[in-house]
Amino acid sequence: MKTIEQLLESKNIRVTAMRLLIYKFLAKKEVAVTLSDIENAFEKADRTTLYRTVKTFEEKAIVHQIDDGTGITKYALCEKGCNCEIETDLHLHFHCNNCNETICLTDHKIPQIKVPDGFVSENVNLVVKGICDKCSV
Amino acid sequence: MKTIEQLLESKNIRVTAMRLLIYKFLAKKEVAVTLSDIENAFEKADRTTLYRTVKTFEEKAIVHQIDDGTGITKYALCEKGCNCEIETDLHLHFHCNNCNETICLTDHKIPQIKVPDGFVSENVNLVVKGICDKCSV
DNA sequence: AAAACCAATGCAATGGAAGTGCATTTATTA
DNA sequence: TAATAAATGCACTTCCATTGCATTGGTTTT
Repeated sequence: MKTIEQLLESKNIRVTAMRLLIYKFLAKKEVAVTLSDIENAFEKADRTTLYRTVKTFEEKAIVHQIDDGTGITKYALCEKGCNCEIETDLHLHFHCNNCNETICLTDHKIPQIKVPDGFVSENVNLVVKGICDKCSV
Repeated sequence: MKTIEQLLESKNIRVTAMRLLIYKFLAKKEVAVTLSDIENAFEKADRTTLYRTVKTFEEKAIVHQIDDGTGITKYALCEKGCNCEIETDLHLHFHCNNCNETICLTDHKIPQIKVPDGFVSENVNLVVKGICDKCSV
């Protein structure tokens, strides 16, 4: 059981108050968040700082970016079962058309996709849209 | 064999010179294009006109929109094998990380994706990224 | 401990794409 | 031909992503 500090240090990311707060915020959320979401949660911090923090996390495979088709980039922590460094370990994302939230279905791996001869598949982005469990009752 | 004029009329779209040109441009291209691509091809036309023309085509299921993860919306003609009106008829798209082009793999349908209980799947967006046939030789 | 250094933060500004309101032109219909 | 409706063009706005630069703050070196 690592502390957040240890996790950051193990990835060569300097531990700062801001980064700890942002990490905790992401950990608390169970859905993918936009930069604006983070911004609203930390009114005192500057957009740029948040932006660059998230980018840093992304480079070091602490968060992954999600393009759910809303046109706004979302981010979510890479956690248990999410090995973003490994190309082939890709889970799918679900976007709710009702509440507009996007969640990682970490344990739903993407099936092998066949592409025509001559094409080389490196990466797959799969977003399922519909109604989430909270909205479908 | 329908003429473009007949196709447009059959979908209740007024035939104009601009629309014919845009349709032909899309038909000529074998890849999905951005609004800017169209804009560059028709320097004399206004962005807005192109934008609204494409939107009109989209509403009438003549083109479909593609979100390939580049952050820029792309469009491609719906043609043989592409029945965009039918929700379940979804083909996949391939985005080349080298030449940055996105093409429709019309005959590659998206496999059935299982989602957890309580989730209702309405739509699926699947983009495979890698190297296309032209770039992989 | 002080100086030098580098990374993190904050502020301001830019750029690109999507979208909207309104005036004008063009086409359709009465 | 007049009246009407749709298509086009121009100007502008908004929103998100991104960058440059000055400043702050923490590390390392001497």
